[in-house]
Amino acid sequence: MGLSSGKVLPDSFYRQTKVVSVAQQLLGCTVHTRFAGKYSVARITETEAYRGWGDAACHAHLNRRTKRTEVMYKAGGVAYVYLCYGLHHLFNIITNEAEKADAVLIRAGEPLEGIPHMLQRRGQERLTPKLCAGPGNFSQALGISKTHYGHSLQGPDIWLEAPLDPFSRAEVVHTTRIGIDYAGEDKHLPWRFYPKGSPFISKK
DNA sequence: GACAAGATTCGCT
DNA sequence: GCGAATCTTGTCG
Repeated sequence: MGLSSGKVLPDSFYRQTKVVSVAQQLLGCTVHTRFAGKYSVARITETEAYRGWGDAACHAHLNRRTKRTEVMYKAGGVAYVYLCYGLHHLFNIITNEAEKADAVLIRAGEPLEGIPHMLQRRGQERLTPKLCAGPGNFSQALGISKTHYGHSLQGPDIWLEAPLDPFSRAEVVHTTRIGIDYAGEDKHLPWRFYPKGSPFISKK
């Protein structure tokens, strides 16, 4: 299984009821993908929390239920991937119990393994901190796309593992989420998290 | 069936 | 800093 020997995060981890806490705990965890014989790993360096209840930025706020958001109402531990601006696949992790439409958006990561595959999928030649920085770039580098909508995070194609060296709480920056001006007052919620000083970040 | 808008990114000014 | 690229989804008729 390569360098990372962390434990696969169990469904019970994702089913915790506080999505904002889960978003912070996910920092430092590794995302693993394996398809078409290509194995890739990235360490999560930036997350945002979206809550189904009381958060106007969430696609499923006010119990909005559509074909796209249906998967958000499943019990935690599945992937929610959707297409944004017609070209970017954004990777989210569903949390909480069934009928609680909470999710964590993975916004950036640090490439660890399968870097040649990531470079190829991103159409780049050299490794830079930008390879997995930004939700669209992160998904593209790991090969995650809409075809993974609703997939379990227990594998076999996508799974997460606990960090061997978690970021300490004091090093984590809390700030506002990006690209959600439509959310009114809720756009001010400090639900975006990243380790202080990390170069693998979408924006400061 | 038509239409507006979006949890973004990249290149150009 | 600004705007185009690009297409699925949700909403309305």
